[in-house]
Parts: sequence; C-alpha cells; structure tokens
Amino acid sequence: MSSALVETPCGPLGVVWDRDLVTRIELDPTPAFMQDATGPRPDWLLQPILNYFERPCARLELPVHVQGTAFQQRVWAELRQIPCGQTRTYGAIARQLGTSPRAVGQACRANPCPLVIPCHRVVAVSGLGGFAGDLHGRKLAMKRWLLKHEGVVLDGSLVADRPGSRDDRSRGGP
DNA sequence: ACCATGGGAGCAG
DNA sequence: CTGCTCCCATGGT
Repeated sequence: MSSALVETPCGPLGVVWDRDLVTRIELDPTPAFMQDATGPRPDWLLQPILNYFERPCARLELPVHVQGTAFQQRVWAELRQIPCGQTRTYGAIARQLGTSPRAVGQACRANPCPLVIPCHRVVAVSGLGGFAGDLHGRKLAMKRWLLKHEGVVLDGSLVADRPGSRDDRSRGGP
C-alpha cells in the first residue's frame, strides 16, 4: 500500500493505492496523511490526474479498485454515466435505480474515489447537496469548483451551499 | 438509529 | 401565485 499527494488547482489530493490500483482518493488530506505521503508518484497515477485538471471532459483513465456493497456499486456505476458538464439530482438517480434519494446520498457519501466516480455531479433538487462527507464549507467550494471547471453553469440554488432550513439547525449546525 | 432527499401541507405576503 | 416553514415517508447501512 502506497500513498502520495498531488497538487491540483482545487487543492491537494491524497491518493492511496495498492500495487497499481487506486483504492482511495482524499480531497482533503489530513496532516497525518501528508506525513505518510512521501512515496514516489508513478506516471500511471500522476498523468491521468493532471490531465483531468487540464482537460476535465477527456476520459479519466485511472485504474481504480473500489470496494463497496452491491447497492453502492450500482449507484456508482450510474454516476459514471453522467456526462461531463451535466448534473443529476439524487432523486433522478434514485428513480432510475428504483430506490430512494437518501439511499443514493448515502452511497455518494461512501464513495472512496471522487473525480473517478463523479459524485460531484449529483446535486439536490433545490441546492448543491453535499460533498466528501460535508454539507458546508471548503469541500462544497471544491464541488462548485469542479462543476464550474467541467462547464456547468452555477445558477440559482447552486451558488449557495444549501437552502437554510429549521430542520438542519435543529439537527446540529456546521 | 442514522442520513449528501423529496414532496406536500399550511401559512404569510 | 410565490416563497417560506415544518413534517414525515423513504431505503440502505
């Protein structure tokens, strides 16, 4: 198992791999990860990632091995079908799969390989939804950056993190 | 129980 | 009719 840091326009990326397969991508690497990530960054890992940031809509050909339940694999496969520059709502994915929007959200949250599995292209029907486990803050700024980078026009509900509601406040704030 | 939701009801302008 | 608030059904972990 090896790890490396890759500097990108949207922040540092932590990448973990086993032999020649990527198992995890961290959008917000912890200091502990930074210390550990001193290994070499092989070409097969670096090139596709740098290429994505240069030309986001070219195919991202990174060999990945993602572990997840059968349901999660099903959701992730569906996310990979979303074309670059487009978004889908949690509900739309859910209908397509015959499940519920929240279940889709949970599967997105469990995604170990952002970018490769483009969960940033999934948004809520009235808001941006979450990203990398968060609903507010820096990670959401990244989500916006990625979408914009891919050519999505961020209008209306997508410019803010999430429509404020008393529901959220009573369940504990950011 | 917990959720990265959605749709509907009720209410004020 | 529009734009808020709640409020709860939902399906997978």
